[in-house]
Amino acid sequence: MNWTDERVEKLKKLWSEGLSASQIAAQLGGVSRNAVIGKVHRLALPGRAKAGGTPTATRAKRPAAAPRPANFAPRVVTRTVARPAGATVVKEEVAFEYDDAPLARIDTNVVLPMSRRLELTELTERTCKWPNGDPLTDDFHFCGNESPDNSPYCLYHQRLAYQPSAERRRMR
DNA sequence: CCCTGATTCGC
DNA sequence: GCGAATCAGG
Repeated sequence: MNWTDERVEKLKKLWSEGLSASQIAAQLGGVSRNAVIGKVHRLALPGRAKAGGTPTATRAKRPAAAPRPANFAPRVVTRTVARPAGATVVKEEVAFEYDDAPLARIDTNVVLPMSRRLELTELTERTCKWPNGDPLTDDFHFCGNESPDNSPYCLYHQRLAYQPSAERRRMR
């Protein structure tokens, strides 16, 4: 593959948007991440602050304890959020703490896993290949979350993919 | 082991 | 100029 003006422009754009070299390589196609890095240097584009992995992953700071309404139901709600940091999805626990024990938990909190929204070319041996969206539109992507061993799907999508029907379950 | 960018150097 | 190999690191 050869660095056409078009491809160079795309490289500049994606690099400035903070995508990692491997991600850019996947989107350009036909080049390795090394090629991308090499080109970035040759173009004298600004490197990433510091070296190595996620540039000083800035931890989201927990918001100061919110003032509690006097009659607010005491409970703890924890959710795991995922955000892209380079090609890695950083999962962090964000806890919203209110007073005491969750005596009566309200199970309204169904968690759908956020996907890494990978392109086809970005899938690897251990990324979930569950497709999301309409393949005919550009919002189409693959889940991309970690899949165990050689499974094509992450734990969540395994259940969807392999969920036996009620009928089948009755069989023997 | 997964990943990141940086550098070197033969091509 | 290019990028694989290598290095250094999270």
